Amino acid sequence: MPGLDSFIPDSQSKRRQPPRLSGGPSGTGRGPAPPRSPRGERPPGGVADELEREEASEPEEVDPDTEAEAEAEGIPAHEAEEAEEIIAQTKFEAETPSETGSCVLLSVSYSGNRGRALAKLYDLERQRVVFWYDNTGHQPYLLTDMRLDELLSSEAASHPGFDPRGCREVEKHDLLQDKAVTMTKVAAKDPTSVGGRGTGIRDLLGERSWEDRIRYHECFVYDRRLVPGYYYRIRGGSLVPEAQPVPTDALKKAFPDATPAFLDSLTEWFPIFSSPVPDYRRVAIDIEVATEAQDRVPDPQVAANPVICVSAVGSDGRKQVLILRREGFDEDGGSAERPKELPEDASLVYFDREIDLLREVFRLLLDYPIVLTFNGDNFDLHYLWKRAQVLGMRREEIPIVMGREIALLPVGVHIDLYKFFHNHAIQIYAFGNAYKELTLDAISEALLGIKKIQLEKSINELDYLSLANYCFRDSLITLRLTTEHSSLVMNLITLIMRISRVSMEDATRQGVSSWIRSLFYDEHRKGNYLIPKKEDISLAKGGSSTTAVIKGKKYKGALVIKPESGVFFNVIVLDFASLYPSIISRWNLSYETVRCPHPECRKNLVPDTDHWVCTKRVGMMAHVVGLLRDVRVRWFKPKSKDPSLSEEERGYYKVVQQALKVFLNASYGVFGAEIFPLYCLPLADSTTAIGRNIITETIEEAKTLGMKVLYSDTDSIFLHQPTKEQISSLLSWAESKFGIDLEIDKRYTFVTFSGRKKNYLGVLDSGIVDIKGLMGKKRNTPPFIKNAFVEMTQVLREVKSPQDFEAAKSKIKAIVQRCYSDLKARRIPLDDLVFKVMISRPLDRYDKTTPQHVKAAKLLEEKGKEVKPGDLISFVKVQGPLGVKPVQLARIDEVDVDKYVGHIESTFGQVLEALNIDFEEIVGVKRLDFFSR
DNA sequence: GCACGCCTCCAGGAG
DNA sequence: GTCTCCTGGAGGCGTGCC
Repeated sequence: MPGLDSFIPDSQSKRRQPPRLSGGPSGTGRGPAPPRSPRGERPPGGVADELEREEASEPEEVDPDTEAEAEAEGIPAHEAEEAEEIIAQTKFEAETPSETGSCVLLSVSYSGNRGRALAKLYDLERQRVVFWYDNTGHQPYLLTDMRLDELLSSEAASHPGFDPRGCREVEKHDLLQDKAVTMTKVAAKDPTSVGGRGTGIRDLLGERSWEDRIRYHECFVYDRRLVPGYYYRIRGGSLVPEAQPVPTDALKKAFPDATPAFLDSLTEWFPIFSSPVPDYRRVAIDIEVATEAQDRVPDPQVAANPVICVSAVGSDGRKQVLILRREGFDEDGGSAERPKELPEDASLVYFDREIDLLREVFRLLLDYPIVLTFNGDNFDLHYLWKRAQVLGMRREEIPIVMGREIALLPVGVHIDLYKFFHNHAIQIYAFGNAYKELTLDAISEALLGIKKIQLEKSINELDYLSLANYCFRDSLITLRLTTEHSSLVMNLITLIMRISRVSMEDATRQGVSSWIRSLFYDEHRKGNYLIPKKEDISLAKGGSSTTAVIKGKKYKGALVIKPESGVFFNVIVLDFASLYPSIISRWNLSYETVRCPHPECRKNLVPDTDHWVCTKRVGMMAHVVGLLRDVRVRWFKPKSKDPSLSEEERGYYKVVQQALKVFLNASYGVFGAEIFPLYCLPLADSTTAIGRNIITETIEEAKTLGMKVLYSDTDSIFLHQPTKEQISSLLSWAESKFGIDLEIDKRYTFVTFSGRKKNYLGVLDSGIVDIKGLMGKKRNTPPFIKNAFVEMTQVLREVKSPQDFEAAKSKIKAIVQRCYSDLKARRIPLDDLVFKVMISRPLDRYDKTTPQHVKAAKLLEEKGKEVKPGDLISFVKVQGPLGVKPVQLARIDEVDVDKYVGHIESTFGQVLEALNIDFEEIVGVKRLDFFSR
């Protein structure tokens, strides 16, 4: 990766330049230019005197039934949320220079003050945010199939936000019908007039309205071909993208069989992936609030208690703790020593008045381009916002813009890392499931190896230094989560922004389906395609043509072959590299190509379904997914392992590779998700059907070649003692037959199958023990069983041959035996007996059954402890009618030993069965039984 | 009233 | 709030028996 210094804008490049954004006619070259806005001129520096949201301005005043209302309007709750544009009208502004050096586009929003799009840019030289207001006259709009004259005489024209001067007919291509259509652009004076809550122009147009749920700032990004996270500069008041050299020859070499269209796309995308990410100047903030009850989080909607401490740790070296002086506490800490963990150069600043402390925090929020928090949306920033008002500050003095469950900044960007790490795709594909719990403590321990400061007393009782130390650590951890591994997290966020075209705020808060939606919407606008309505896709494509194995699912998924129980030495695992994305690409699957309108394509059937695929045009999803897949596999993945590159360069390529993986892995699933606006069941259905067909034929071929197939799940096959020749014939057969790479994934010295699907243990040739699906690995298994299980795996990893097994078996028996007798003798401490199970919804929403962890949680609630979704409940199984108790309330003598014996048996049983060991023989039950008969 | 079988719910995992 | 497939434990309910 070129370092920042070597990132030289290549303005002389002969390569097609990205369009220049400027006033006057649109430079996008796609359709006629929009007319100049009546407000095209820059208004005088008007300063609005209120922070305002589109609808209710106090989040706590938002009707809790808003979602229900939206549903009643026929809008699914999530779409109502999506359609909401948080419009800031604030007095806080950044500089609006007419010339800058290199900047990164952080975010696009709509300025209520100016009535136009606002771009927030990170100026690399200033290390601050600069503002750029749209000067191209772009207006909010939607599309209708009415002709212009019909529109002008329709009810919509009477809407106060309707702008007749911006309306005009446009040509679009309708992919569903594969034909050109004439639509009319319906211009609005502001974003609210398009949408609003049941009062927008779209509501007057009803079914004759299209593209009306795209938030304005996104619409602006797509139409102006902007790429958030990419480099721009302001030149003569206009926003100009910076060109980046593309290694055309090297790319041609890496993609020898690429079509011209593919190379074109590659050239366009390449700078997006490969340009470096700046080291953003940023600050992490954490607050502490005085609380009387230890188990209760102070309510930010009331903000009744004082903010007593705020820490700020910056990437620029800032180490600061702001402390409120309180009665009964000594500044020099009395006899208290400065905690060792608190760095000498951390400055402690004391305040007599809370309001002054808050003002200082607000100064920081305005100073930094990026503010990091952990749970700031729901707590820290929300609390500061409300608390400042409780103390008498006016809204316009507070540099925080509150939406529902989201806290934005008027100048910089707020990243709530809790939300980012909460993202399931990030958790699994980017961090390999390294952290399992969504707390700052658990995440930082997993990723950084440091923990929060453990408190002995409640926050209220801490002396100043201990409080400062505690608070400081939280900010330090929060910052370090973004600086670790050469700023992996910031790089990842920036790449997600670039690939999906979403602002930094959205990239860190929305899920994969939003990212992919945005990516495809942009692709539609780029190609001048009409973005279809979800109902129209469903109507044209119908549902699935298969029946799921599991009741309640919409279509059939992957194939899993049941393995035979036992131990097998010398096992090779082959798998198809990113099978589903490859299928989408190779089979040309896309919502418009699956069940396309052309009669002549109907012969091109998907195996085992009645779906067919278009033979006439390249599918949009197939093209984009194929591009992302190929560029990952053929360029970034090899680069991430290239020993001739520096570690930092390899690190960057690894992040690109991981970001692409996140998109690819979700690219199939979204089409089977009803919440996805391009939802298309036949597409998801076809993908898995082709997958089943491929793996089935591969298994057959392996058998034909004389190999023994032990097991198979979705895209992998486990082969027993295959020869090199057998493998290479199978690999080349698969490559030529399907055009998808079949690769050697793993080599096991041996594998033990329990006979169950998704359930085995193997020792890799490297000595690593690979465990899949066994209970001993699951989070909700009590520690004492887990520990014994780990001990057993250590024994197994020493096994190199069938002869070694006899010795291993007796060691394993001894481990299980000891585990059992310790339990029986009640020698195991309570903490090692806990089951940790997550609460997935509010307690009152468990209305069908009451699972054990919920029973335990209810007991905790009775004791005054708050229980929220996402909390892990630690409980033990006890005798008595309820059967469980939270560990905090249980005694060792009431433990239900028999229940735990059952758990030992089933956990170890999964391995013992394969080794032909009888559990009952180990614990002696069988013999007793024998004598008692 | 109670044991038993059967089905469903729930959590956690594989891919 | 990408998907389906799979396992194990417990809850909940109907059935048959005493």
